[in-house]
This record gives sequence, C-alpha cells and structure tokens, in this order.
Amino acid sequence: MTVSRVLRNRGDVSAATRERVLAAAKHLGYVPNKIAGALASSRVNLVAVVIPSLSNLVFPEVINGISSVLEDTELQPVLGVTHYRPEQEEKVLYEMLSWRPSGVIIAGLERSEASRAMLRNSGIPVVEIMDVDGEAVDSVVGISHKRAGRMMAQAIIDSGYRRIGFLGSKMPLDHRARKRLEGFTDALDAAGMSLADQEFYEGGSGFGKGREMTQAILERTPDLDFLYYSNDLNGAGGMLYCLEKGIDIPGELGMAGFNRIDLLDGLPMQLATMDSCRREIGEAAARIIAERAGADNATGGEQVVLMPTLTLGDTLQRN
Amino acid sequence: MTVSRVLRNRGDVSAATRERVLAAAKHLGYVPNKIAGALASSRVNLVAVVIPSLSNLVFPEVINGISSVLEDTELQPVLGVTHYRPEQEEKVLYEMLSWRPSGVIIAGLERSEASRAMLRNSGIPVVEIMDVDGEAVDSVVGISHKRAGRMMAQAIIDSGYRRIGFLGSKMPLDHRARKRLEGFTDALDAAGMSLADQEFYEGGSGFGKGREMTQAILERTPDLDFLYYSNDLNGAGGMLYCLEKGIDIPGELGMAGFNRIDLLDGLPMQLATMDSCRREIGEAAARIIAERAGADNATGGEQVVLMPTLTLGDTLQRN
DNA sequence: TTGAAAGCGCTAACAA
DNA sequence: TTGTTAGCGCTTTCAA
Repeated sequence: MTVSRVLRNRGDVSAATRERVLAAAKHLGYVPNKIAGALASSRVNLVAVVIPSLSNLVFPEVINGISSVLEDTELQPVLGVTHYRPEQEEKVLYEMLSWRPSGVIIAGLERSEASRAMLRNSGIPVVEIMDVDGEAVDSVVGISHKRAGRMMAQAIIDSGYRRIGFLGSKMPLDHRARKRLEGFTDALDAAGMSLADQEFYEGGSGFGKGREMTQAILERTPDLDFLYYSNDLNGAGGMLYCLEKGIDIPGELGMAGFNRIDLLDGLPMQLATMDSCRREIGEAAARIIAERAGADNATGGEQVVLMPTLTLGDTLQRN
Repeated sequence: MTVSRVLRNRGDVSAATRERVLAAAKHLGYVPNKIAGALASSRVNLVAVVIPSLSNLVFPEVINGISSVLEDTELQPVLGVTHYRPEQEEKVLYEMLSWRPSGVIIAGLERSEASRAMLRNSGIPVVEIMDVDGEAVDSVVGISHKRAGRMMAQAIIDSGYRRIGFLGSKMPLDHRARKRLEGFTDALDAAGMSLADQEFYEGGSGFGKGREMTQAILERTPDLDFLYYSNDLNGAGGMLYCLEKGIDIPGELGMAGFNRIDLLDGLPMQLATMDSCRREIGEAAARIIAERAGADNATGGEQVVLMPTLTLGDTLQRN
C-alpha cells in the first residue's frame, strides 16, 4: 500500500500523505521487515564475503576495501570464514547462498567442484579475488602471485645475490603462497640457479617466528646471501635478528618479504617487499558487485589484474 | 509439506520417503530459500556485529573470537562498520535490525538515544562489548578502561617514575581511550602527581607515528622519565626511536603501551603493556547470544567483566 | 506418517 | 495519487 511506497520513496505520493506516514512510522518506532520485503521482491541487499582467515592481517584490509565501497550503496557485507578448509568453504557458501545475496566475493580460485557448481548455479555475480592464476567461475580481481614471485626473484638476481634461501609457511592449502614460490623458483631456474635452502613454519606469523626461522636457516646454511620470506612480518623479525647479530644488510645478506604491511614503516630498516594491493582488490570487487546489482544486465566475466609494485627498501640493493 | 520436514530433520518421516526427498533435492541442486523460511518461522540465524573500525588491529581479533564461537552453532555474523560516527551507527543498526537477527553484538556503551531505543525495542539479545564503564542496554562483556588506566599509572608510580608524558590519539569519539586516560590521570592525582606533558595524533597508528610523536614530546619536554602510549604500535615505534638515540630504557626513560599486540613479540625489547582481552570478549559475547538464541527464555542483563593483565616487559621496571 | 491450508509482512501489478 | 489484491517460498497447524 501507500506506506510501502513512502518508506521506499518510490512512485508518486503526495507530500502531505508522505509526512503523515513518516510521522506515524517514527512515532511507532517502526522498523521494516526486510525478510518479507526480500521475499516479495526477491532482492536482497547482502553481499557474501568468504575469506580463509581473519588472523592474517591481509584479510581485514580486503574487507576494509569492500566495506568502504559498499557503504555508499544499499549493500551490506556478510562474512564467512573458511579457515583454509574446502569443506568449510562449501558449508559457508551453502549457508550464504540460501540467503540469495546480491553477490559473492570469495578469496582464491581453488575450490571443490561442489563449491564451484554452487557459485555457477547461483545466478548472482561472483567475484573471485586475490589471485588471477587459474580458472574463474565468473569475475576475478587480483594479482598474479606467480608473476609476483618471478618479479622478486628477478630483482634479487639482478642485485647480484646468488645463495638464496626461502622462508615460508607450510600450509598446503595456501595456494597463493605456493604460487609465489613457484614463480620464484621458475625465475631462478631460468637464470640457471636454484634455492640454496628452505625453512617452513606452522602457526601464525610474527617477529618472533621470523627470528626463529632466520636463526635456524642461517645456522644450517651460513653462506646464504639472501632470504626471501613469504610474509613481511616474518621478514621484519628476521631483519631485527640479523641487525642484532651485526650482519651487514644488504651487503652481506639481503632480505625481502611480501605484502607491504604499512604498520611496519618505521622499523630500523625498510624491508624490501611487494604490495599485494589488498585494499584495491576489495574495492574493485565490491564495485563490480555494486554495478551489477544496480543494472541487472548480466554482463559478468570481468577480469581485473592489478600490478603489485616492488619496494626495494633498504634490504635489497647490493650492487 | 513433507519435504520441509525432511530437510530440517524434524517430525516423523519414514526412512523411505526421507531418502526419496533427499535424492530429489540433491538431483535438482536444491538450495533452500532462507528468506522464505525466516519469514514463516520468524527465526533468523544472523548475528549483527557492529564495530567502529577494521583498520585498528583490535577489531579483527574480536570478530575472530566471535566467529570461532559461532562456527559451532547455526549462527552467522553480519558485519557493520561505523567509523566511530554515531549517525553511521544509527544507520547500520537500523539496516541490521530490519533483518530481525538473532542477536546484536556492538562495541562500546556510548551511543545516540535513537540507537539505544532501537536496541531496547528490538526484543533480541544485545551484548555491548569492550567497555564496562557505563550503562548497558542489556548484556555487557568487556574490561574497565578506567581501571586499566589506573592500574598502569599505579605500576608506573610504584616503579619510581615521576615526570610522565602521555601520547594518544585525539579522536574525541574513542571513548575507551578517553576513559583510560581519565583513569590514568585519576591515579596520578591520587598520588599527588599530574601529567608532565601530552602529545596527540590523528590518523592511523604505527611505528612511524610513534617515532614522530616521541621525538616531538621529548624535544618539548626533555626531562620526562616515562611515556605512556594509548597504543602498543605507537609505543613500539617510540621504543625503537629511543633505542636508536641511545636512551637508556627503562632506567632513564620508561615506556608502556596498551593492547598487548602479539605480533610485536620479538622486538628488541618487550614493551610494557596491558592485555585488552579482545578475543575473550568476542568469544564471551558470542556465547551469550548463542545461548539465548537456543533457549528462548528471556534472561538477559549478563555482565562479564574481564581483568586485563599487566605485562611489565622490559620497559617498566626502574627500581 | 503424510497431506492440505493458512499465513509470515512485505512488493508489484492493477484498478479506482 | 491512492487502495486492493495476489503472491514470494517457506513453516506451522490441523486433519486425514
């Protein structure tokens, strides 16, 4: 009836009636029931956001990007966390899709066939984010982690380092870290080189973890001249360790991380790193959903490949 | 009809029919429509989570706690971000309540009368988190920031420091930071002391910011013997700055922060700090919602006051 | 154990 | 410009 029209400011309603309705609504403390509205209109202003973890600094930043864009729209993010487990992803996705959201933003490209089928059949915009090395269901926004690994390897080689060690997490399901390492070793291969040593860890990253790993790898292989960390936080810990040991950085030993964590600016030296464009990824993904939710032409299949920028900092510039 | 019974495994259904329905559902790739279900049953498995920011490390940790508890239930968090703006909070709350969620978890106790009214009238469990110094609408889980400020002041005084400077953000709407400062100065007052200097900043915190502020306050008031930071990240930056300047910590100058950021473990010295129990707060809040969502007895009004623990670290132990 | 029927509170289409 | 009506896809109640 008219009330509905007023509250959605749609259609033609006289100013007088409008006022009367608004007054009554306020007076009664009326809050519309979106469930009924959504059922009737089959429009839901929710966007499903599915990510592997909240412990890793990276994902809050992506969400930040998403939510900053969605704030200017009618849309609202709903969060699902998978803990890097494909079965959990399936479950979360099923739950979320049963709300018939306006779109799905989901991290990564690797998932079970069941999850992929759900996404395909959902009939709503799907944006897979963070990674572009693989087959997307619909749209995709991210960086190429393989390329990021290759770029870093090239920069290291170009600086004249030869005995390179890798320090990363052993999570087999973190496909992006795996791809970076692949790209990295590919580039070493191409230059006729290979990794001199590797060190893996479990659990969360941090300065402490970086210190331990660095100590371990340097004791095992003292002649390394470069350490490539899968993660800035660990890299920074390693850097602090080496500085204390009086190791000459970047002359004797160079180092680099990944992710360009802003809060690290202000450490004694700036760690070489590569920006993973997290905020931009979130923003671009949200923008795709927002646009497609407005106009209901079924475009789809957008591809946004962002270019990570390399920061040499103070720890990668030997020659 | 029967299908509905099978899919919710309710009521008595023969095994044979059950099988038949399940098979058909799988075959058709059927995903139930929760909107219709929610409308019919007036039960919604969503929990509204309203926080001021995602940039501050603290909130992802709270969400982590919430989501870890909700994972074992039917419930799912929906996120709303207010950017510390009361009007934005009102808007977000209105949006969320119109989905008739199973509960609301919302940061802080200070809010507009309109927001408070919405929460009161919503008829669902409301848990206000992080802070306990004030009047709650329903349940509350958090720490006393006033008390935290007092405790820290006492520890500093007991260690023999006398010329104390405070370094904090100038956000007038961060009530918790304000309360900590109040508690802090109250305790100084009680000891016949007062702050020797203060330095405020805007924007995000980080090592760089901590360095700048520390330099500024020490140049203005060189005889300070203690720096109290509203935030560990800034404190750590200040510590790095002082270490480089060759200042003797904690002899010549003591320092302390707030929040106990884990990833900082591994810095050259451990900053004195106080745990804000973020994860526990998230968990406890989610547990309250989960319990009340199950049993629909309207208990309510729970109060969970957690005790922050003081870590002296290496920067607060003069005598 | 199963089926039938009446809503849940809105929106959308149409009529007045 | 306003009122009326028929669903949206489930759950719930009641009858078979």
